[in-house]
Amino acid sequence: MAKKISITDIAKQAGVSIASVSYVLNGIEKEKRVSAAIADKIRETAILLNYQPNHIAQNLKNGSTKTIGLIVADIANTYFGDMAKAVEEEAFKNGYTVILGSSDENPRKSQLLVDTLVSRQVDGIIIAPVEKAEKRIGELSKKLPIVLVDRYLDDESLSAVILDNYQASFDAVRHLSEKGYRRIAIIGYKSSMIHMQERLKGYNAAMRELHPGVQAIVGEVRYTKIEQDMHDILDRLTPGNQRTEAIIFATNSLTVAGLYYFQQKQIKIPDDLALIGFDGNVAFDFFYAPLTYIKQPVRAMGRKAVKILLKNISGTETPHSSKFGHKLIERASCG
Amino acid sequence: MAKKISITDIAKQAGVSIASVSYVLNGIEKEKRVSAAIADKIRETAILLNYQPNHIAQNLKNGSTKTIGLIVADIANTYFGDMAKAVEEEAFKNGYTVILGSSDENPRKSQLLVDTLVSRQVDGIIIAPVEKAEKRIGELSKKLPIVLVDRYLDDESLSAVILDNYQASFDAVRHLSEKGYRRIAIIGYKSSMIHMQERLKGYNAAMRELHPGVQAIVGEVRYTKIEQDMHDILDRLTPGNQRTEAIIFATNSLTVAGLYYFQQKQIKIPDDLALIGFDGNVAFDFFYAPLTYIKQPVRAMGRKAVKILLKNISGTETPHSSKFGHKLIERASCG
DNA sequence: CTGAAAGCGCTTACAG
DNA sequence: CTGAAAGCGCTTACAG
Repeated sequence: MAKKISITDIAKQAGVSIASVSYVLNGIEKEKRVSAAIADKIRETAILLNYQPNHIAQNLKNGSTKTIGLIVADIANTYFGDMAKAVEEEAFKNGYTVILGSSDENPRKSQLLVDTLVSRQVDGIIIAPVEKAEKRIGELSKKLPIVLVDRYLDDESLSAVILDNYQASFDAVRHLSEKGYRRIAIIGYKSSMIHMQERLKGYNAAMRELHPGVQAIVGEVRYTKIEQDMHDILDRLTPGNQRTEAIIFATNSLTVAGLYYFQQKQIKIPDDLALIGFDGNVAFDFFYAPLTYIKQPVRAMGRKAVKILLKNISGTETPHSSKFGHKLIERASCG
Repeated sequence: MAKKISITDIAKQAGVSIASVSYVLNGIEKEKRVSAAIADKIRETAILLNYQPNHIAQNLKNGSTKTIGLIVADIANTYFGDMAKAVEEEAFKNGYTVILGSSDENPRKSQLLVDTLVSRQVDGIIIAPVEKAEKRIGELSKKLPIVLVDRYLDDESLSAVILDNYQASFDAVRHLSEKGYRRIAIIGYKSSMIHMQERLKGYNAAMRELHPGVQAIVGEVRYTKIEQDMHDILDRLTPGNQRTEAIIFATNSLTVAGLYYFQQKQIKIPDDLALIGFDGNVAFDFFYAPLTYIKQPVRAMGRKAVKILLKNISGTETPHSSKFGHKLIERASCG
């Protein structure tokens, strides 16, 4: 490994002080009134020696690392993969680098990741919080800028970039109603987190308003037993006992899990049952009845999260939230 | 933002020297013979003040950041999403943090990402190199440990974790032959990169060996025009003019692009045409004829890449490569 | 057994 | 116009 060269090396080689080198390399030679001749010489020498600034040393001095952390639930999930892409691009464009971690919905792992990011002095964190993390995140936000994504907490002082979840599932019910379906169920994760609760609330409100006589049916799947719970719930809901005409899935991963079930059981969509998915996924396109779904503008949301975070970091804006609207992509799964 | 507290603060508060604090916090108080009483006092004080070590300062002193860089082609592509997940987990397990970037197959962006990682003093880099990056990567590897993934270069001195690409496409042809197909085509990216060339070579060799009389057909898609090129090529190859009986796709993204075409054109798979995909994707499962495909052990490969990199970093092993075998997952798309 | 001090590679007031 | 020096928060030989 070749030895790294420092500004001291440049100063020695060029016969000037390290201060001058620093000024020139930072492009503030004018203000510091370094002579043009010396400035040129320094620049030449830097190139000659193939100087690469040591970011770590700059960080220590400046107290800023130009690095942000991104903690998602699972980077292998396309929803978060898309978001990570947008976050990384937007950050890069602004001279920031992103450190990535997946919490796997595990509070312990999430906390470990946060601790790691903090000790690495990231300038801010974008995080999809896990259940039971409220207190920790609240404390964290007193130490450095935080932007929540996908999920949010009941705390006005935190920045968050979210979907209008209530409206999204409300509209899903309305769409199904307009198509003539009445017995509509929703399947979500068993979670106290607000984003999930809002999706269920929107569904419940729409059912009360649009189908006052029909019983609302909410299926709850545990993160840790997706396949099994999905199976049990769908066994109860599907045509055998004629209870349900349409099902809304409250997330991307739940939708895919449901599609595997329907494919395997050869249930006819939309004849036997109508479906609405969430978020979007290639699987929705290739399912034999291409899925109607609630689309989140995930890339735009990722970019927005970075923008808010950077403004929180620079202090030009105080924490605040941004709510995005969904789009209902209509295809074949609702008749 | 609460002020960060340093070991100096602890030393002052506890009435000891900063050296002692450092020793105790690093768990080397025994060797340095710090008395148990003082050690306890230091630990108490650290907890009391909620001390978080400043990684940046440690980095600067130690010359190691316990950070690795991961540059993939596109984090939103499931293949790289899966790999990133495995890399991140394995790194985390070993106390390393990962900085992520997507090159978008763009040499300029790739180089910018590399420069960023270098100036941020990462201890090593895992990279899926882009075309025309050979020289840069070669130089880079003289400065810090590098492990190539997915693609590789014609340079024995570089570590690489790869699939036996030649064998994979050879086997794909053999599988189709056993199923009775003769006029077999392959569609790859237009790229001089070795991983792609090997896939084509394996195909060509298998065709020569198994179907000496049949002309090999290689379709080449440009990264920048995937949809259009795929369309043009498939228009030429598909049943209209009876030229082709089976098609092998050489990557995940190409396979998905092909499936969109077949779905849209309502071509009957496998009756009109047999298909073999590459890598794996949920889309393969939901296509109306679930796809037979060449599966890469991508998670295992991601873990291996980290293991090799860390051993290169610690100097316990010199650069070397690891070649993985594929698995042919047989389903409905080959009759 | 413990502490004063140098140094990692930078930045930046300050003195000349 | 230029340079010597302090300091960011650590680690670690070295002296006592």
